[in-house]
Amino acid sequence: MMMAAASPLYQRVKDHILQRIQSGELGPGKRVPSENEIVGALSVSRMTANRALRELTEQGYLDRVPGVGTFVKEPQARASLMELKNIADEITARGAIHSAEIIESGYVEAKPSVAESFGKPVGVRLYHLQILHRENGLPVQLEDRYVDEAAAPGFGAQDFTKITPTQWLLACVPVDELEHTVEAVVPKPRKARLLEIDKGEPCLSLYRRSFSQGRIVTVVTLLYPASRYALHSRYSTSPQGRISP
Amino acid sequence: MMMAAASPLYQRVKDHILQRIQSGELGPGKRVPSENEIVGALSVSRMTANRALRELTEQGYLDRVPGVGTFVKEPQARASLMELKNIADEITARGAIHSAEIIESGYVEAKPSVAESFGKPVGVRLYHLQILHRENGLPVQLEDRYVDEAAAPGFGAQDFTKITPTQWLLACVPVDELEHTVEAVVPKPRKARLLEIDKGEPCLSLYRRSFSQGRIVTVVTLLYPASRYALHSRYSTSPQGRISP
DNA sequence: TCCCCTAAGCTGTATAGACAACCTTATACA
DNA sequence: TGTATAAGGTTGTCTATACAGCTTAGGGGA
Repeated sequence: MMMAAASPLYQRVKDHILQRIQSGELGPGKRVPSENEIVGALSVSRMTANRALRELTEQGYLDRVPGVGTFVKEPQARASLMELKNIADEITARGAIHSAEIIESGYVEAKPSVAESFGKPVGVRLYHLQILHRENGLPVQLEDRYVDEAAAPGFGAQDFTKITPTQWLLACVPVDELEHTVEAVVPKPRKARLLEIDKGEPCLSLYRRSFSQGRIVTVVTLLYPASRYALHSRYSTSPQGRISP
Repeated sequence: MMMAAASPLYQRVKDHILQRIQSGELGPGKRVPSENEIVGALSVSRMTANRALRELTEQGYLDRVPGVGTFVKEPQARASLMELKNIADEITARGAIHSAEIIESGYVEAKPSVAESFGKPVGVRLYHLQILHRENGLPVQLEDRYVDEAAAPGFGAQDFTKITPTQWLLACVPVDELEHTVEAVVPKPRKARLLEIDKGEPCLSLYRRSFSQGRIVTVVTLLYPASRYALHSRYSTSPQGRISP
């Protein structure tokens, strides 16, 4: 294969397969081209194709079965490994009714503080979301999210009347690294009003940056009224991390 | 290389290097044999040596520098897996001065709320500690800890003028499971006074139960003034877990 | 019809050889 | 002395080839 870019060949093969998975062309359980098919299609050696598929398997995207083939892994395995849960699922799992109100949704130019979070220049175009989540009608979370479309290919093409941006991100973008900061804050009056809490009541503020392939996909600040929500996690320090609701 | 076992060659090379690291023969920062040296020493091809070293690097054991060599990684990266750090180390790592004041230390009979945390009957004998941690003289954490001596053999025999109970627990009890609950609270006047914060100022409350062999070793509630402390963690969902201070 | 065997395709591993990029060190030159 | 250059070692990548073990599909024989 001719050298078309600086990145190594096996990486380009990985990107190619990954792109087909994330675009939905290769859905969960679907068969991925075999090593020899990749050799023919992309003009690389079999060792290079093997390395690409092997690493994608190691990263949890694929399942390989000797003598049979390579398949796209079911997503739930790699999705919510640590505390990455849809709040809607969390609420309904408790038997309560979840409802959400979109406060803001659309493209914005990054303010300095946001741009710094992404490590990008001020003014870069980001998708901004502000959603108020309610449990049985009572506000429990104010979600303030920015998404970098460059790191989440296909994001802009979604129809957000059918799927929430958060659901889409969870399902389609493979997050491989998370950074959390948790603080206790007293929210500004506007946010306190949205959350329907008394002035001076503390809130948990969870700031999270999600990385995929070394790039920041989305930065979110989740504001929880202290009286209505506590963060909870349980996991073992052994092989695989795991949390309980 | 002759086939001596069922495991693949690259795995045997990995095991060989790993064994030399874990035995202490190859300490942190030491140079690991180069790929060509491994080729000569173990009679494998360079591709096999390369795969072994590459995977050990991916797993966080080694550092590779193109044109220079391969080195054993400093252990701190893969050591304490998740958020279990001594606050004293954390503070001194920031270049600040840590001091601690023991508010309470001794055996107590468990009150109902505490007994429930341990899943033990009310009145069971537990060690109770209350310690105020300061950073450069300013209170940053109020530690309220109970220890079940039955699950932490040797705890009672320690001389706590020489080693803090927390240090001893970290070093001597293998914690294999953690449960965290994080809340935002406004502390009671007594605790607010200890922490030297204004009335009404929110605090982060981190409640943690540590399990060892299925038994609860210690239950701790850590109270952080919101204005002086934020919980922070960063980790990857891939192979090696990693946290930052 | 049923069963066995073979062939083809797949993954997994291993090797030898090659080139590029990078770093360090020694050497030659000004 | 100081600088530029060359050499050699190191990692990183890519290719072509080979063999083993596994699974499935299909064909031939009883």
